[in-house]
Amino acid sequence: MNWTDERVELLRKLWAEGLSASQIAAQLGGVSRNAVIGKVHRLKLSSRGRAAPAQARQKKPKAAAPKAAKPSSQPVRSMPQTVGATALKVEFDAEPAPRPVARVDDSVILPISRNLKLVELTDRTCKWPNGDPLNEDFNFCGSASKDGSPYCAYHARVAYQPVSDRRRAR
DNA sequence: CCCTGATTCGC
DNA sequence: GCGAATCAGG
Repeated sequence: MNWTDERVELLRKLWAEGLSASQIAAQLGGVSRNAVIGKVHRLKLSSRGRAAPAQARQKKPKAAAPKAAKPSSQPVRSMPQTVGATALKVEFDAEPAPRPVARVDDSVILPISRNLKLVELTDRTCKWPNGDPLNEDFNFCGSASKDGSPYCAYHARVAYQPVSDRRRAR
């Protein structure tokens, strides 16, 4: 794939929005995350406000000439690498008498959806669908799934609800 | 192991 | 200019 003006523009946009190189590569299609990163550097984009961790690549003489270093690191303020905006509030149950028979461990909490596009899913991202497949904003949870499960811990629980644990919706 | 971005260098 | 290979770090 060529770096057409449109694709470069989209790259700039997504990069500015804080998407990772791999996610951008997935959306652009036809390119690897390395290609995206390489292009980002060539375009002299980077920083992105501040998402990059404390990294100081120092290089390793792979076969020849080593070179300069890469110093500078201005004290930048925090950076919102957030993708979701859902805020969950923990409700404290001040009730002195909790359900004596209630079971169903609610140890698994609702993850913040990454709202990934179908093409961004990998073997280990939650494939719980969000929204209407016919709608534009249709997406998938995308949270990390464990051990080959198609869903994250939360959605796996929802998907495989034990019959005995069914509770009535309030 | 998964992921992230950074850098080098042959093409 | 491009991006795979490689690296360091989380």
